[in-house]
Amino acid sequence: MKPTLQTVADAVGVSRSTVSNAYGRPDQLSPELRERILTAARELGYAGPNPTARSLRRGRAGAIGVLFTDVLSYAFRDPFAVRFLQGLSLAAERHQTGLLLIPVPDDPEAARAAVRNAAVDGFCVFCVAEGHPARQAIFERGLPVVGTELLAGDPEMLAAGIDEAAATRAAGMHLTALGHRRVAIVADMLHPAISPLGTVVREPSDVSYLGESERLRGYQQAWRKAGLDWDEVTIVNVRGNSREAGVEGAAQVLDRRDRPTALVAFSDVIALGTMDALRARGLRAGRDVSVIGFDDIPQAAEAGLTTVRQPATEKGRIAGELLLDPPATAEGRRVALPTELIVRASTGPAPDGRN
Amino acid sequence: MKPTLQTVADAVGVSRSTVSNAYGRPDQLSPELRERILTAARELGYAGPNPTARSLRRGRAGAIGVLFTDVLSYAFRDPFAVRFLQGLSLAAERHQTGLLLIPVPDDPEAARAAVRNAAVDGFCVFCVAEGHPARQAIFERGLPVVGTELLAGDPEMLAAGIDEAAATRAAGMHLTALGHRRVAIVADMLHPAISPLGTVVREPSDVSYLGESERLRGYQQAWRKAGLDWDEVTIVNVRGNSREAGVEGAAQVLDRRDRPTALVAFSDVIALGTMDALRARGLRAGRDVSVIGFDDIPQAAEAGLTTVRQPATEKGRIAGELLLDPPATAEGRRVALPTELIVRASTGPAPDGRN
DNA sequence: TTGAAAGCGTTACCAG
DNA sequence: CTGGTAACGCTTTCAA
Repeated sequence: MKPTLQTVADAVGVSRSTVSNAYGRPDQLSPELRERILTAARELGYAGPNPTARSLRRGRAGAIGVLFTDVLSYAFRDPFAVRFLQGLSLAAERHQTGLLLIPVPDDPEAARAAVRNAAVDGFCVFCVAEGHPARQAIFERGLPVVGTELLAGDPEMLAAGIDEAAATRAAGMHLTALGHRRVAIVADMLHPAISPLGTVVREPSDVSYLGESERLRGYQQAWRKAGLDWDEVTIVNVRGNSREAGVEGAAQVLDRRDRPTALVAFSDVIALGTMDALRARGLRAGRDVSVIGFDDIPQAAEAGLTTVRQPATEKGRIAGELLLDPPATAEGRRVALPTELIVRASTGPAPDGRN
Repeated sequence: MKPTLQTVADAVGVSRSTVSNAYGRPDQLSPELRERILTAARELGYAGPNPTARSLRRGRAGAIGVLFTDVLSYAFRDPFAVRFLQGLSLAAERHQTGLLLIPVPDDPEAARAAVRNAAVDGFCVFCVAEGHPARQAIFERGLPVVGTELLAGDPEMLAAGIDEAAATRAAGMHLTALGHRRVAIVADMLHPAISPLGTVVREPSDVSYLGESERLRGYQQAWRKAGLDWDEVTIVNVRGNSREAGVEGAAQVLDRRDRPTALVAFSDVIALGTMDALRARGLRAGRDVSVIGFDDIPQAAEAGLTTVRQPATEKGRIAGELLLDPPATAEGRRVALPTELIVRASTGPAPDGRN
C-alpha cells in the first residue's frame, strides 16, 4: 500500500495535522520536529501530500486548461504561439500552477466531455473557433475564461489582446501610402470552421476566429478608405500556419499576369514563406513586391520583414495573471496591449506600370 | 454556492448515487430518469461532477506530466517536438487524459515542489537533463515514467526510443564512404546542464542528455572506424534548437581556411540553418560541403537534406500508451522504433584538395 | 432500478 | 506548538 499522511504520522507518533503542516506550513512546528517528519517520510517512501486530495480540499485544481486541437498544434509551429505559451507559463509558475493541454476529440459529445472532465481553475481560449462545441462547454463550467480577443462577446470573458483592426489598418495604410493598389492577403484560418478549405471568405464577419476577422476588417477599412475595391483584393486561404503554407499561398497569386504589388500575411511565418516564393521567382521583396507580416518574431528582423509587432510573451503572461487572479472591476478584466508597425526593407514604393 | 451532486439529487428527489450514475453509467438507470436529472442539472447550472473529486475517488488524476523547462520551449520550435507532443496527445485522448505542462522554476527546491504538487498519473521525461533536480523528484513520486532513451539507467523507466548511436553511425559511415575526412558537428544541448555555453565537450559520456550523448557516440564510432582522429573533429555547441542557431554554428566553421567538407547536425532545423549559411557564402550543399540532419521533418525533403528519419508522432503515441497502460513484462516496457538514413542531395563526394 | 454508507487523502479550524 | 474533528465532492460496493 502506498504511504499516506497517516502512515507517516503513525510512524513519527504525531497527528496528521502536524505532518500536513510540516509540508504546507513550516512555521507551524519546530524545525527539528519537521526534520524528523520529513526524514521519516523519505524512509517510508512518502513523496509528499497527494496533489489530488490537496486540490479537492483546497478547492483549487492547480492548473489552467488549454484546449489542444489540431489548430493549436499547427499554431505551435509559430514562434509567436510558443512565446505566448511561455508567457502563460510564467504566470502559472508564479501561482504554482500547471498548464493542462486537453486533447479535444473530433466527436462533439466527446469534446464536451473532455472539457467537463478537466481538473482546472480556468481556461485559456487560444485557437478555438467561435462555433466549436468545446467552446460552449467551457463557459458552462462557470470557471474564469481568458481569451486574446478584446471584442469577445461574452462580458464575463477576460482578455489580453490587441486592437487587431487598428494594427492591420496601419499596415494597410502604409501600403497605400506607398502607392500600392493591387494587393493580396494570404492567411490561415480565414474559413468558417465547418466549411471546406478553399471556401472564399471576403466579409470579415464571416470569419470564425475573431482575431482573424478583425485583422481582415482592418485591411478592408484601410483600403476602402484609399479607394480600392475590396472585391478586387485577392484573398488566399492557406492550410496551416507555416512557412510552406506561405510559399504555396504566394504561388497562387505571383504567377498571374497582373500579380499584386503587395502581399500581406496574418503571421510572420506565412509572410516569410511568401518571401521565399518571391525569391524563387527572382523577385525582390520591397521592390518588385512588398510584403507585410504580423507578430514580429525574431526571424522577421533578420529577413527585413515589415510587420506588426505585438508583445507575445507579455500577452501570455497577462492572460495567465488575469485567469489566476481575476480583477474585480470590469475595466480591469480586459487588458489592451500595444502594437506597432515595424517598417523594414520588405515594403517599398509600388513599382509603376505593368510589373 | 456552487451546485453539487447533492444539490441536483435533492432537486430531483433521488439519491446522489443515481445522479452520479446519470453521468458516469448511463446504463444504470432509465433513460427518462436520466434525462430528468440532466435537465435539472442544466437548470441549476451544474456542469457535471467535479473533476478533482472524481479523480480523488477514482485514484486517477487524468493527466500526464510533462516538465515545461526553457529547453522544452526551445524544443517546441522544432516540428519534431510538436509531432511528438501530438503523438502523446493521441494516446492521452484515447485514455481521456490531459497533458499537464509543469513550469519548472529555476530554484531547485521550488522545482522539486512543482513536481511533487503535480496531479498526474505519470510523467513523460522529455528534454530534462540527466542531473536536473526535478528529475529525481519525478522518480520519487513513484509513478510510471516514460522517456525517449532506450538506454536509460533506471530499470523502472518506460521508454519509446530509437537506437541513437546506430542511427548516427550509419550517417557517419555514409560520409566517410563518400570520402569525407574533415568533418564538424553542430548541435544543441551538448553541454553539461550546469556548465556555461561554449564549454567544449568531446566525450559522449560527458553530455548530459542521453540521446545527444549517444548520437555523439555514433559519429565517434563511425569516424574512428574510418581512421579519423576524433580530436580533430570540430564540435560546435549552439544555443537553442533553431534555424538561426544552425546559421551561427555553421559560421564558426565555414569561414576557416581548412573548413570541413561535411557538417552534421543533431536536428533538421539546425541542419537547415547550416544550409542557409552555406548558401550565404555561395557554397553548395552536397558539392562543396555535405550536410546531414536528424529527424526528417517535412522541410528536410523540400530542402533535399540527407537525414536520419525517426517516426515522431509514433514515438509520442507509444510513449503515451506505455505510460497510461504499462506492460507487465520488462521487454514490453522498452519499445525500439526504427530509423532510416534518407539520402538526398545535401550529401555528395568529398571535394578533392584544398577547398 | 434505486439508495445508504463508507471511504478517497487531505487541510482548516479551533481548542488545548 | 499540537491534535481532534469536520468537511471537500465524488464513486462504489452492497443490499433493498
